[in-house]
Amino acid sequence: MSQRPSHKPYRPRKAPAQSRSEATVASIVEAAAQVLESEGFEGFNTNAVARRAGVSIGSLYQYFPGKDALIVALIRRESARFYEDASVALTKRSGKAALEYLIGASVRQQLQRPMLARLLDIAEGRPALRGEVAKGEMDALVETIVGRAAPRYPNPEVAAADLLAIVKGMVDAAGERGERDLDDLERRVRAAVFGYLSRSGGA
Amino acid sequence: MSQRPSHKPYRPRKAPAQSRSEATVASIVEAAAQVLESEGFEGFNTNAVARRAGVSIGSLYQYFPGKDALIVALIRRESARFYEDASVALTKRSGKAALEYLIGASVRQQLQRPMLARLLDIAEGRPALRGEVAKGEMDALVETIVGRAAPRYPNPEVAAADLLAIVKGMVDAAGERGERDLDDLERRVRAAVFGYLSRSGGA
Amino acid sequence: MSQRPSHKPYRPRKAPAQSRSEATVASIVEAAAQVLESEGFEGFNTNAVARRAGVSIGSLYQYFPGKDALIVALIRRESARFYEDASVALTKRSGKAALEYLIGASVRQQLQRPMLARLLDIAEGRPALRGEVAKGEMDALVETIVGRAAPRYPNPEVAAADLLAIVKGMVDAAGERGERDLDDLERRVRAAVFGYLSRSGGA
Amino acid sequence: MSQRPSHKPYRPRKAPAQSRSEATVASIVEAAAQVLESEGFEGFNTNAVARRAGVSIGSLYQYFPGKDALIVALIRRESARFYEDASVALTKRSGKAALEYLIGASVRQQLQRPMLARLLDIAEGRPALRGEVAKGEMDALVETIVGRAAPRYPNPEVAAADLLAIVKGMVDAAGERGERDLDDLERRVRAAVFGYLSRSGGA
DNA sequence: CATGAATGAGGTTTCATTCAT
DNA sequence: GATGAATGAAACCTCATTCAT
Repeated sequence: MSQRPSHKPYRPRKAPAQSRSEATVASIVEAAAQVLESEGFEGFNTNAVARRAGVSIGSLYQYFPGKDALIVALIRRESARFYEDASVALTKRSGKAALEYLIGASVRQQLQRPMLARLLDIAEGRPALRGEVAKGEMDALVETIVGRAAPRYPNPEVAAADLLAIVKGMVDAAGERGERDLDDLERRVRAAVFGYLSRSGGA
Repeated sequence: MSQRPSHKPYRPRKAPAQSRSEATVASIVEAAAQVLESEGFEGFNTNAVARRAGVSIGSLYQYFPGKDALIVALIRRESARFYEDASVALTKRSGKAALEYLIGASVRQQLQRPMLARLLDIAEGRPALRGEVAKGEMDALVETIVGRAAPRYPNPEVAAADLLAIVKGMVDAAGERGERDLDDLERRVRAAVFGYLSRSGGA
Repeated sequence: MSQRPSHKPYRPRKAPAQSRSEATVASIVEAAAQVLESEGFEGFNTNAVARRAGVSIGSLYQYFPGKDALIVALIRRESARFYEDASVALTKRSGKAALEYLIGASVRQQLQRPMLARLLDIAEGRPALRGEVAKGEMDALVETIVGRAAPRYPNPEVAAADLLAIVKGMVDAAGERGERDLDDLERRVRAAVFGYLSRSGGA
Repeated sequence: MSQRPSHKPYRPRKAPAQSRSEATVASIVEAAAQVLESEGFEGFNTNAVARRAGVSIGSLYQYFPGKDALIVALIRRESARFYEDASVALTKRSGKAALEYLIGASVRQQLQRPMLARLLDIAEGRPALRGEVAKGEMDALVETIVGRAAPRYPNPEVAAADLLAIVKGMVDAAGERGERDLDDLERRVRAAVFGYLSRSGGA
């Protein structure tokens, strides 16, 4: 006797109107982060998230139409956090300094909560979630910085994508290996990034 | 009975002695690959794999002790394929040529069946599967090649890991974007790799 | 992490291949009938049906993709039963006798399991189920019989629909009131039907 | 807390003394009607009704003790509307004219908001609601009219019930088919009704 | 060995109802 | 009174796995 509403929605169901519900929403999102970190995708389910958040399953569904909406919210929260930090790069004098700052921000972001960052990177790639997560801003920022750091570089969009891939690839792998020496890691990432820029430009 | 999590064995239940069952096993593994490619982890389930393989679910369990064993078998199949190709690098005269060959092999491997490669990389990271997949051989190979290409490089293990991360990061991202120009991609990957080696070594 | 399959299917999921599953399917359908009779739509749910059928919920879903599919199967079962009986009317010599037989069949059908018949009539009207239940055959049969009983009647389709409505309306109401005197009921239904035909024809 | 089935009171919680709350009650009832019409029983839920009424769910429960109370109130509203119209039949000179008026009123009532009328007829049949809706007045009215139209008819109660069943059956079916020609429909209903009376009386 | 019917734990989701604010 | 956040029982449904045939 039921009708399927179809086409799954990933955005929050209702904007919390009272302040207590804002707290509920935030606690749910953080609980999602913790469950993801500790249990991986295997153990990531709405019951576990609600339990960890200390709210009823009903409350969770009050604000999120399903599992994926939690992931999306989490991605957005982390992206915003990162974007805010990364934006500081724009205030740097030189392009090189800006790019270095950006790399530092990336490393910090990925290694702050390494498991979480890695799993969210994976989630971001899921076809179902494409489009739900606005990567445009981020790409634009990186492009701008690359443009300043390597002004004569022919394909800034490609370079931006490659740089992000290099950074995420290296840092995720480092996180997975349990590496904790931020400075050394950052040094190696810089090597790859600047090496890439200096060598691939003349193609 | 429902799913028992208990002690999971991941290796095939029986070494396929007769060629009949060898073929069955192979067809199941390939079916697993196809289901994974077309449905992602979401739609990857034992019944779907059995159906695609044209085999009963009972037979599947005859050869594989459980779902994860399918993934493990798939990872091993692809690793072996890659390792075989990559080993050719050892026959190259110069270290540089060897490394270039290795990069080429990586790009080929990741872009042959991009979705599959990407998903298997993800699966490899799952804690539950860590011990099951022997990465040792692979790492050793890369380490050897790096050692030949950059003899005075202080941390060949780290470098090997970083290089794989760079390559996989860049190529997976390219695959995700639908990039198809192997040569240009390979050129950029080389730039990153050689840039990394030439710059990070002196740290 | 899930994808909605959308557009709910109402037909059985798989044709039972072995004979034991045929028995399972039949027992599930009969259980559905009993639950519907005793609990009404309120208490009609897949768990209750599976329990009553003495099978696991999983088995139910092997054969029926959901609640509505059970209702549809039930409607089809009862329609077939009725159609078989009603078809006998075609063997009658006179149109009047045929129509009388049809009325008798209707009364028998509706009063055999009155609650069930009534609830299935209601279910049949649900927009979601239209089209899933082939009413065409039934309508054609009634039309044929009406055509024979009242040859000069101008709108046989309308008359057929009206007659079915009259019969179902009267018999459902009688069933609801707990009436059990088949003969008297049948007499009154005949009065309404033949009265209708003799009076509305000249319009 | 979740739904407590327990002892259900179906009458409005408070007699709306102030006209303010009278208006609220009326708007809730009409909202219930609209939700029922547009969503069917499937989509009929207290939150949806409150939303449509522009009232908080808390307020709804202020005036109605539960979901079923909404249905009951709606049935009462529609019954009263119908009863008022039907009562006019009593002012008619002849019994025939009275019965004809009654039929007209029925057709109007059922076809004014066909979906609503049909669904409420179904709801009225739910065992849980039986006692709550006073059908006595209505039956008495019809009985009186039948008694005047067919004075020598042996079982006026049965006839009254049959007539209502015929009318509702025919008109609901017509509504379901989307028929809109009131006059023709009324003519056919009269044929059935008067045919019934003239033929079944002598049994 | 192969088959596929059967199982049921466990995940997803809804919605009637309550109650703190 | 009015509000809407919170609750959780209960329904829905899937899929890994087993086992009779």
